[in-house]
Amino acid sequence: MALERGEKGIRNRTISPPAAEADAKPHSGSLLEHLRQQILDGQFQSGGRLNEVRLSEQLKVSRTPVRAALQVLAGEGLLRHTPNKGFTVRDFPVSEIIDAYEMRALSEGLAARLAAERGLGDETRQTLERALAEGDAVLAKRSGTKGQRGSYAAINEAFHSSILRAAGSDLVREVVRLCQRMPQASAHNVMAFELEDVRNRHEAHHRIYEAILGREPREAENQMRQHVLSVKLSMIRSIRR
Amino acid sequence: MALERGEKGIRNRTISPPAAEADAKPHSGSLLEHLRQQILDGQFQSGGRLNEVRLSEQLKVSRTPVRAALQVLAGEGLLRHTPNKGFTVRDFPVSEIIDAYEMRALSEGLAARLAAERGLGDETRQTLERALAEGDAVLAKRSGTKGQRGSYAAINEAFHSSILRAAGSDLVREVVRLCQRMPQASAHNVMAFELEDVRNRHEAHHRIYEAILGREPREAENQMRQHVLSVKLSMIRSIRR
DNA sequence: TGCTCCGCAACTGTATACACTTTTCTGTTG
DNA sequence: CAACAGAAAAGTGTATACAGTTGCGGAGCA
Repeated sequence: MALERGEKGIRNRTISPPAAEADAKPHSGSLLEHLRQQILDGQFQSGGRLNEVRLSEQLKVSRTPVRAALQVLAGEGLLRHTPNKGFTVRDFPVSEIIDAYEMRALSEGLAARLAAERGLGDETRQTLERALAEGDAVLAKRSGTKGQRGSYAAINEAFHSSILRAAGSDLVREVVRLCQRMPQASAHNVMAFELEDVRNRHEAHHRIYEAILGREPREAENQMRQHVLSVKLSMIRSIRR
Repeated sequence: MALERGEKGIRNRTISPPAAEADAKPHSGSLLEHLRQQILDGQFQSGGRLNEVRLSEQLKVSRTPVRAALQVLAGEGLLRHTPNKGFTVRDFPVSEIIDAYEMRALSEGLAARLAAERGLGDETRQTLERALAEGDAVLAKRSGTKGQRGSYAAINEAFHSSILRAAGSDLVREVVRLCQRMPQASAHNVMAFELEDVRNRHEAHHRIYEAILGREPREAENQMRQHVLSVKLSMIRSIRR
């Protein structure tokens, strides 16, 4: 009974206050992404409760779409739901983070194997070669600046996700996503590693690519597994500090 | 008395289904389970749209809790959501079902390895031994009746899920769940296999158990992988009919 | 001071109203 | 008869009201 009924509610749209236009239209989908990103970035402390009314006020929507997003995120395993208590950020113990690298080694290894079995499309091949070339270029420089690390992170991401796509299995992609889902993991994240390690891993990228291109499934799988496991080791070393 | 997730490793003397299907209190949690089960059982045709109002009428609740459940299921990847069109049952192509066995071989293999590394608790050991003994008993009989298959299915399930629990990694459990999530897979399901195959696989259970008990991670992992891959082969054979 | 109990405030769970979009149906026209 | 336009119907998206539950704090009492 709040609004008049007859007038094609479009005019509501223009009423919004002049300033503060962070998201023009949190069209539900973007709301979901926004919340997921916030959680992954660790902006809600692990184990903490998410207050629906506070969130809905902050995001300037009603509780309904907020709850919708939270329910999806709970389904994804990023949040836990307790009846009559609401949603809390799931806590991932360190052991899970370690195990996740084992799992990721296996699943990305499978992806490499499948890619080798099924072959690369032209486009994927180009993407991979570009990732390799750009990686060579970025790592050629001596110093380990922050910009360098940021660039290489993007290149690394491109390389891995291309192979995942090439594997042609949604399931494998989903599994890898599960492995990368831990909020704190991004905290420790990759970038803290030695430049030497990064160079070695980039060399591994070359070997992986060669194996896939040469249609050698076993070799591709093994190379990829070792590659991911080496990241695990770097990570463990870096945690011990 | 808010027991809902129970499932402690308590000894279920004999395998018995949960039972109790009265819809006295579809308290949201059970609604979720109900819908998930219906989908897994293939009661909504793959790719088909789920009508919220119809569902809410059938289940005698309002659209709100129905949507809540659908959103969770979409997060789990069982449903797809399209804006302004609602939820549809996700379609899993056969290739995904095949790939899922590869993934499951790897992840259950990892579980076996972790279990071997970390050791078995008394309770788990007992559960596993009971599963082996009951399996021996059930398979001793000559004929391949339906009851026999049903019993063995439950035993098989108990064996595998015990090992998953023993691995102590939520992530690994989740991955295996992803692999078993395909609706149609239950259709082709296990039961259609030759008794001889089942006997062989039960022998493999023995070997896996021995390897875990003997703290031989590599052996346990390999045995489990081969075991699951043999199921894949049976499945492929059975699909070709 | 320390304890219990009651009541209030805050929060979540569900129902319902309504806005908006898509689909279906139907009558008209070429 | 086919094609189309437009209105009605059906369905989804969001807001809001209200009911049920939990948690906290303060009054009362020993």
